Formats: sequence, C-alpha cells, structure tokens
Amino acid sequence: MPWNLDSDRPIFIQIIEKIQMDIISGLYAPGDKLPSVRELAQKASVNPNTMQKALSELERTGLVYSQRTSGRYITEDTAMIAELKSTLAKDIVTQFLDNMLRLGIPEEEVIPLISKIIEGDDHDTVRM
Amino acid sequence: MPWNLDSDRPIFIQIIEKIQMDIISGLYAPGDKLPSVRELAQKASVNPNTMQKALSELERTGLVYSQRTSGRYITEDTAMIAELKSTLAKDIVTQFLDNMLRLGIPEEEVIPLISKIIEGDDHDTVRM
DNA sequence: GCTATTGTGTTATTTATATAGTACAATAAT
DNA sequence: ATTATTGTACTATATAAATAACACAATAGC
Repeated sequence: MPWNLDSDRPIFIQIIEKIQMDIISGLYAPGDKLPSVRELAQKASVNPNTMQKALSELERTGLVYSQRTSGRYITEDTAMIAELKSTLAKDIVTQFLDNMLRLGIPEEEVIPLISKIIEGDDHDTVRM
Repeated sequence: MPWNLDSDRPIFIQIIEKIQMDIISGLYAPGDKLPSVRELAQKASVNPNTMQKALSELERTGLVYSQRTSGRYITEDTAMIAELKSTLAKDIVTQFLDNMLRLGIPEEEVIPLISKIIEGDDHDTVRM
C-alpha cells in the first residue's frame, strides 16, 4: 500500500488526508494502535518530523490521541468518524461538480460522462 | 469574476489552472488578446512576477504566445484546446472516482450520490 | 532495576514560493 | 520623434515546508 505522495502540495497535508481516509474506510478501526512516528515515517519515506507534524494536526482535530509512551490510537468516537466521512464525501462531490462547471460541462452532462468512464468505453480520451 | 486563490497550493499553479479553464470554457476565444501581465496581476491581487511565472508556463505548453511589445494571445490551435479539455475532464473524473474509492464508496454508489446532491435533497450532510 | 521504545522538542540547513523594487529593449500609439 | 506600454530580467527579502541530526522525559516490557 504505497503512500503516493506527490510534490505539488505540502506532504504533511497529504499524509493527513491519507490517514483520514484509512480511518474512514475502516482500515484503522476505532481504538486501533497506530505504528510509531518513526515507523510511519519510514513507511512513507518522509522525515519523522514531517510525520509528527501530520499526526499532531490529526490529534488537534481529535481524530487520534496519544498516550505518552505507549503510542498513538484512533479515536473511539464513531460518530466523529461518520461525520467526517459525510463531510469529506460531500466536499469531494461538490468540488468535483464545481470543476466540471468550470470546464464548461453542465451538471446534467456529468452523470452520462461518469457512466461512460466507469463502463470503460472511453478509449484514451473523453469525446465531447 | 474573482480569482478565488487559496493558500493551500502554490498560487502560480492555481493561476495556470484558472486561465486554462477560461480558455477551455470559451471565455477567452482562440486569438484573443490577454490583458497585460501587470493588469492581470492587479486583478488577481498577486505580484506581477507571480503572474509572469504562470503565463510563462502557459506559453511553454503552447496554450498562449507572446508578441514582444504588443501583448499576449491565446493560441489559435483549436485542436490543442479541445484536447486539453478532454484530458482535464478525464483527469477530474478519474481523480474523483479515486477519491470516492479511498473513502470506501464503490463506483456503483457514486451516481446515486451525485444525483442526490444535484437534486439538492441532501440537507446539510450526506447520509450513508 | 534496566533497557528499549514512545511521543515530543530543539536547532540548523535547504528549497520553493511569493513579494518588492527596479531596470531595459522593443514597439504601438500619439 | 516622443511617450507609454509591452514582455522580460534581475536582485533581494520573507516565509513555509521538508529534511537532518540530535536530545529528553516517561514508561512498557523484560
């Protein structure tokens, strides 16, 4: 499971998003123990300081919590996780529709376009 | 028409995307003259150097060209513009589907979700 | 009790981005 | 011919991000 970090946005932001996704999708269950900062940093091929920065931010929002020398854990607040999932899903969809609009593709053309791409009959370009 | 630049990604990248969108959506027609660097910079509330950097990049890809002291113009290569539109549209859709997958929402649930949001009957959260 | 591991904190350096301020050559407009 | 506008280039400065290299206190595991 690669981390797929690119350089066009701050890495620590992408790490935050990745871990959020892993929590929301259930890869990490509530109460699960996270690998240590150093271990995560190595897996993601980033500096431990960068990983620490991302984890601190996740902790600030309450999604994870740390116990001094034991380690770091996923929140047990399942309602918070569900809410985050709702929020992110809606954000992604609205941002997507906005992008389509800015491209000059009206909302009523979006669903047929997605269907085509899901079916895989779009060859190498999208005809418009 | 505000530029809506935020600080979570490099500004010159967002400017490039904005102008690409304006060309693709037809706001700028092929052959149209662009406002001067200084004028665009003022409208976008950025430093002229930043605007220049974005425009240089657009020129490197061939989407615009400059004439020494006359000004800068949109390419007349309509095929290039159409191709860019196809590419961007497909990129946006595939990235969107990828985001949904990472959220744990399979492709077959995507279209119903979008329909709901387009209809506007999602209140303030997306139920899942 | 000892040791290794934990999260955390610190300082320094490098790179990319953005801004500020200035300058110049070419030419369109007058 | 003169002037203003054009794209372009340059130096300098400030900030954020990422890395590197440490250090330390607390404690889990033995």
